[in-house]
Amino acid sequence: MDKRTVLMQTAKRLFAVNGFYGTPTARIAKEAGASNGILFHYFPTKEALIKAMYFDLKDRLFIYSTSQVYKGATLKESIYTLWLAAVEWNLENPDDFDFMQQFENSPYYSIELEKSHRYVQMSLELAQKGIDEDIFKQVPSTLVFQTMSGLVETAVRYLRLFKETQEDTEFKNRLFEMAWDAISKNKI
Amino acid sequence: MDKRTVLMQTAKRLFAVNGFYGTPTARIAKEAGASNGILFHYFPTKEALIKAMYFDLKDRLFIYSTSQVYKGATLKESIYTLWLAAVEWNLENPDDFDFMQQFENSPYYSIELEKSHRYVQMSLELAQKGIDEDIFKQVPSTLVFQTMSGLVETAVRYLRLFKETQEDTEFKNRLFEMAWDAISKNKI
DNA sequence: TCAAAAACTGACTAATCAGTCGATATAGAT
DNA sequence: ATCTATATCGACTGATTAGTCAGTTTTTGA
Repeated sequence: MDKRTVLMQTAKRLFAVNGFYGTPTARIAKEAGASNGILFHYFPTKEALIKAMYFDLKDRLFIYSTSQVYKGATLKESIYTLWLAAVEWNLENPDDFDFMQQFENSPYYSIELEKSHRYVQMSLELAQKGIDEDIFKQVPSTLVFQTMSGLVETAVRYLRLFKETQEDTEFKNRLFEMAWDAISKNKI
Repeated sequence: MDKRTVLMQTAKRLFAVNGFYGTPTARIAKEAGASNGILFHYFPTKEALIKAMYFDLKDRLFIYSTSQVYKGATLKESIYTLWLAAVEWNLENPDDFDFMQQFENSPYYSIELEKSHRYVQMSLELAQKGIDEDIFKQVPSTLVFQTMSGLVETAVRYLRLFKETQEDTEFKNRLFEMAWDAISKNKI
């Protein structure tokens, strides 16, 4: 594996535990088995390293999520698949989750940065579809997307806190129903 | 106003913009019109300052929220009042919101810290009430609470992004209905 | 009135850290 | 074999910063 990748993985692990500012670049290099100089050869600044990691992460999540959705699925099936993929990916990659949370609440983050990513664009299109088909509540698609993202986070946090629920498919389905009920029209 | 309070308010403003690590203690003192030494007289470390701010903030939110709920309200009315109080308080105190988000995603935060607060205890009791009365879904009360908290955050973020919706009571009601639908049983 | 306690000052320090730089090693192309 | 570009090293620096301390001012209460 090339050093650039090793540096990013090491940084991710250290950032997740100690935070961006609690992790000196020198320590990242050392634990990655590399020199201080090479880190700044690949990433001109610490900030550049952090942003590169963010885009890399969103990209891996996009590829993983979309690969799960099958052609011909109903809207609810697609949303369920994407929701579950995001939840399980975050559970399997806890350092990625912690890194992302930290990043999105740091001064490095801006909403424009997020919108530029295809993961977000794909989600917004799906939200719009649900609204147009009158399956979702008649609210802006960005709101539907943000609500879903927020509830993925809630689910991940909860499942991490109570590990015994992580293998409980029935429980996860109930978590999804909560999210689904929030965005969908209710059949009274 | 005593210097201790001024220091906390100044720190809050600077932290919200520049982050914990982007804000030197010396700058907090200077902008608060105080000396470096007095900051460390009131707060032994920077971390102590940050934690004191967090507890102070949660306390003010608790007092504000609970003062809005009236005796004899139905469960849904109480939840609505608390939800709206939290949303509007965060909109009116954006620095508090930013500070809290940053804090809860920083190494300073732990779940035990949160649970120790009466704001959380009160919310959990209310969640349990809804579950017992079969109004909420049959899930753990902590999950109901976390879901609601997450959806308050979502609402605040959205309303901040689209300022024109901030005075739209009808829109806020729809935001609340999303949250309510997530946690309540649906009448099919 | 006055002594003790509390509030307050700001220069100082020891440590830390992002980023630099000049040198060397390695690999690929011709 | 030689040239060029890229990868790698690690000691070094200039700037920054949390926290200290020795002393001064203000408040309090007996």
